[in-house]
Amino acid sequence: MYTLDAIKNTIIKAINQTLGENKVRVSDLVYPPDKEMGDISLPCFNISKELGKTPAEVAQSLVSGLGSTIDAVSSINTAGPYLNFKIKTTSLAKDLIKETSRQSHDYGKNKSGKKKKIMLEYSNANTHKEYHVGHLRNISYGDALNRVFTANGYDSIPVSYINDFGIHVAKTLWALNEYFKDQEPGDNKPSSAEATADKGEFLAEVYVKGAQESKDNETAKRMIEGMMKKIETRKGLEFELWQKTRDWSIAQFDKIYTELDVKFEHIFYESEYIEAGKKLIPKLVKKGILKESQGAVIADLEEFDLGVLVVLRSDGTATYPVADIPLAGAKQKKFKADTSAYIVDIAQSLYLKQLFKILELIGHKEELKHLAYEFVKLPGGAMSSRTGNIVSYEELKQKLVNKAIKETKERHSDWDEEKIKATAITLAISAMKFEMIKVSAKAIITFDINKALEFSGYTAAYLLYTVARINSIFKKIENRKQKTENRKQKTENRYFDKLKEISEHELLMQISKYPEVVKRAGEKMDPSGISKFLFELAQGFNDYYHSVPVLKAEEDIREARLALLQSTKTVLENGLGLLGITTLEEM
RNA sequence: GCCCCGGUAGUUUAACGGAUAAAACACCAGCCUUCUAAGCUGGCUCUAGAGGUUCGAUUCCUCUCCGGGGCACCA
Repeated sequence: MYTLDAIKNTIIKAINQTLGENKVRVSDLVYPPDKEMGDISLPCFNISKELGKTPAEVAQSLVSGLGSTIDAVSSINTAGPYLNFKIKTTSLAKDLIKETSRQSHDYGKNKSGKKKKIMLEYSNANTHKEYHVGHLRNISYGDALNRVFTANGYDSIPVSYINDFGIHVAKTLWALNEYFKDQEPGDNKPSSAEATADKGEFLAEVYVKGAQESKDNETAKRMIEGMMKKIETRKGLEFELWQKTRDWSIAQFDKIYTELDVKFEHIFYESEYIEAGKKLIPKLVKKGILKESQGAVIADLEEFDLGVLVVLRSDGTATYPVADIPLAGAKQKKFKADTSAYIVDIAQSLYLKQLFKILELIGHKEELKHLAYEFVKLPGGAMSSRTGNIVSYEELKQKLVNKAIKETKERHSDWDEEKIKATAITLAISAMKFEMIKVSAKAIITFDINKALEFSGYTAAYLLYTVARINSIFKKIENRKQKTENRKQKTENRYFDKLKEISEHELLMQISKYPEVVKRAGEKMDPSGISKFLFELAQGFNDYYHSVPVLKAEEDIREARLALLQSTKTVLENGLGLLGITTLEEM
């Protein structure tokens, strides 16, 4: 049990003993809005009703009843109906610093998931199309959730589903042949596309042309449909072109996943399931789960208040569920999860409800969940690849890297190019993820690239900078001592009496709350609380950093402060780790 | 028309039904011979409206207004 939990339990036990029966629980405790009031508080409204006294009277009587019986508590006060506890800095420091030192990278984890298997599907990108900041939000959120679930004791399985076979592919390939082909038939020399460094991005550009033409030009539209049919035959030149270009996109995705340090246990592709889905449809019609209507095949879900879902259009072409239904079966067969969660933007809520209902009717027993998040728009309105009103992943990354290089150079004229670049890339990747995670999943992100390029305030850079400052102090202390021996965090009791500053007490309290934050992020399925917590912790530390010297303090105090710094660093690193962000030694 | 999400400071966002609604950005005024100024300190300004439930509502319920999204063959 974590230090703060243990303290809360002791407090609750003492209160219940004083009352003579179990009237309060740990979950009744709150944190006072003002730190002056205390560290932990019990609102006495509920028990006052049962006791037939006013809340203020109950609080008063508890103060005298409790006396000074609780070891970890230094003082108990009332503020009207609130019973406020102040925790002894020394005992908090003693338990907490030992705990963070011993558990290190495991500090904050818990077992509430009880090994329950949860499969998370995210980063559902389309091949032959742009990878933009909308996808970045999906993958950052999904990856953070995967890490959060794991930290909460779940057996979390990250998977991805790539849409590589829709009509958008035909649009791209048709436009590629029509407008971007500079080879003669049978010519083996590479096309200009193959000469470009980033073929995946090149395809995105081709897609825009294809999408435009299919909208404005009837002939083009028909030719694109013809292209789709040819690809579906799975042989011939068009199919080979599909294979080749599909690989370009997949290579681009792999590169992005590597950059973002995102790993999947398995990646599923639509092209692997679409045929199985088409074969499945007549069987589902026979079972009465699907039916023919107006020439199309639909799922009539009116009786469940879910409207109607078209599965096969009247021209025989497939819609999403055709592949999604067999995919769900394949996912279950492969991983046998208790819960299968789909991290998909909120606009598709209805579709996912419909899909889940169909899967349920087919006999799926796993819990099906839609983890919805709002979309990313630009200050000028919604993103649209057709109008070109998008911010691509690559564009954002490049701008961030350039900015970070400039900022880093200004501060470290002695660093070589390589070190500057490596630092800048870590900063850029961290900023990209953090900007996507720091707001709740339910908030629409109005993505302003100028704000994303900001390195001060509530940003990843601020957090990394805070860690770098701590590292810098440790580096100085190591230089001062023998370089040979590895410094260890001092956890002897005699040091903890030395932590007497209010800012030290507050820092300890913040650190002690971290495990609760991790748990809550798992329960709410939203990692944004972690980013907010980390920012506040960093603020608390920076405040401390400015108010109190570490290296120049007298030896015992210095050791105690160094231990506190180490604990702060552990929490910052662990928390950032849950967001998929790695820290920098210096910056 | 029905359904879903939102409406909080000039802007972007926080706030398990708890105390005086909080940060960041922007703007103004300060702080580098204490450990990295990518930092710190101070100032300015907020719950769309009306009811209800509650000891207590930004939070829960109802209605209205304003954004955004979704509702059978566009992905």
